[in-house]
Amino acid sequence: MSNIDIISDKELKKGIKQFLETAPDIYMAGVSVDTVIFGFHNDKLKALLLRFGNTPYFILPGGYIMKEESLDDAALRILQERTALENIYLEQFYTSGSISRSKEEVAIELTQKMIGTIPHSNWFAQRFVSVCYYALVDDTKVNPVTEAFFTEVKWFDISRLPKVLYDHDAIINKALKRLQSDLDEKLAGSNLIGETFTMGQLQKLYEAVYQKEFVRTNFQRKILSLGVLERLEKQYNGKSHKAPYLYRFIK
Amino acid sequence: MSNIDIISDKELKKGIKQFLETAPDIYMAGVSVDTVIFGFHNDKLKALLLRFGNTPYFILPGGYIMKEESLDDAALRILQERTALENIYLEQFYTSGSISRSKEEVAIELTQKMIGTIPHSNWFAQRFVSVCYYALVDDTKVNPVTEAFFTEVKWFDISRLPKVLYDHDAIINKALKRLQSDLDEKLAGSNLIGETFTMGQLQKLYEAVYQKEFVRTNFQRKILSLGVLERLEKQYNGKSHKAPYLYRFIK
DNA sequence: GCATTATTGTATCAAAATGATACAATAGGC
DNA sequence: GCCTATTGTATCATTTTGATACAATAATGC
Repeated sequence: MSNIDIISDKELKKGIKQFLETAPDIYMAGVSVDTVIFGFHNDKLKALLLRFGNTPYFILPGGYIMKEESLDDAALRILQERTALENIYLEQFYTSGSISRSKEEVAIELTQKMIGTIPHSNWFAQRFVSVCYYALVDDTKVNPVTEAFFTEVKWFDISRLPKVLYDHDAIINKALKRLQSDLDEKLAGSNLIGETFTMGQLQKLYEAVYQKEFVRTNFQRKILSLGVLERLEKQYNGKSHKAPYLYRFIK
Repeated sequence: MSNIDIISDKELKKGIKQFLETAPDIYMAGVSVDTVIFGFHNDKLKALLLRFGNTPYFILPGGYIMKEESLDDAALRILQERTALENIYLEQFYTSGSISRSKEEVAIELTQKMIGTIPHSNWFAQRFVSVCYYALVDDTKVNPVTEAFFTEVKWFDISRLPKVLYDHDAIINKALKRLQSDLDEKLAGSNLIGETFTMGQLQKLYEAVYQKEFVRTNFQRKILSLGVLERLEKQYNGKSHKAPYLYRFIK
């Protein structure tokens, strides 16, 4: 993992203090954005999570909405800040607004430990509703960026998530279900895989997203019949068997 | 249409003034709920809309979220206030937060005409993000309720909507698309039709939702093969032809 | 009564999609 | 040149879907 700097507590507190002072002038109150960033590596579907301070808990990358910024723009900005990528595939899929969410005890305790007690009236301490987006990124191009509060940015296998705060585990599940239907309808898969790929690689992606296996020959027939793939030259990868063709999604 | 009382301007202004004074203490700032209420009558899919004051413009029923209330609870409360129904089928489907939405000129102009200029700093005048739900109701049980600002509650054929304010037409379209996929996956149809029905009536419902026709015999075969319907006695309706069976969704 | 009519329920084709399996092609290892 | 693992295609059977035919039947009108 690159670009990770663990900031000293003193500096952290200073940074947080400054944020709390300026935030109410810059951001909407009561609404935040959370993002489930999906990537695909080692034949596994992964999500990018942030370590909450120096605790074993992780949360989804998120942020606030500027007063004159649309939700979509805010999500895109937050993602760009976090991944240093342009042109990210984004879908809004859910808005989380239960009360218990705002009263997550672990988060409150940890926040207090790290930066002291926040007055109940503070902008930051009020109730927030979170608009959730998922993003599909080519993990080879992602350059995870940390910030003061979150000291580590890490990819997790979707089936081996760490402890997460708030209702973020439920949100990740909802994101996955939505991704599954979008993979069918919107062919969103092209955003998770490189420009060119073999049929075997594409099948692994589909299996990772749907979390089930497909019969190779039938998968190939089905996906080719959709007419969205273009066949390129063969890929000689030094293995002692027939070389697979490379394919590309037709733009 | 029942329960409709057009309030005099004087009373309206007084009511609005009172609302604006108390709202900031009761409701979350910056977040509202809008609902697309679907009903099915005369073989047509309908949506319930509110007339904006005495103008020709309509909007979706909506409201604000109490400070200690979940989004789902708020949507349910708003629907109950508007339809006087319990146990309403609800699905959250989208959150609208573009900037232009908050700057709808017609709405601002009309609001000013009706209740005067609202200071820019006012709770009501700030930017709002709207969490959208759709609801499925048995229209025969709905008793539409008006309120001060909205002087008429009316069902509109989904394909013959009136002029609507904000981005509410786009929201209605999104709601319909979501309803279409939920009708498949969640068998949400039972919420739009009475307890018992003939196969013909059910087909009309499906045709209204999908906005296309189905071949009668194949529709019947398909829906029966799902195993979700229970066949009841025949319905002798006085027509000079074979009497259809009644069906009911298995609970 | 009995033919007539409109509608409903079921059956039966053909066509398309899917599931399961067989098999030929082939790139490199030995 | 044989062997092996993998890939691409073909070919079955099965299921699903689309289109059509046809029998059943509840009132009507003679």
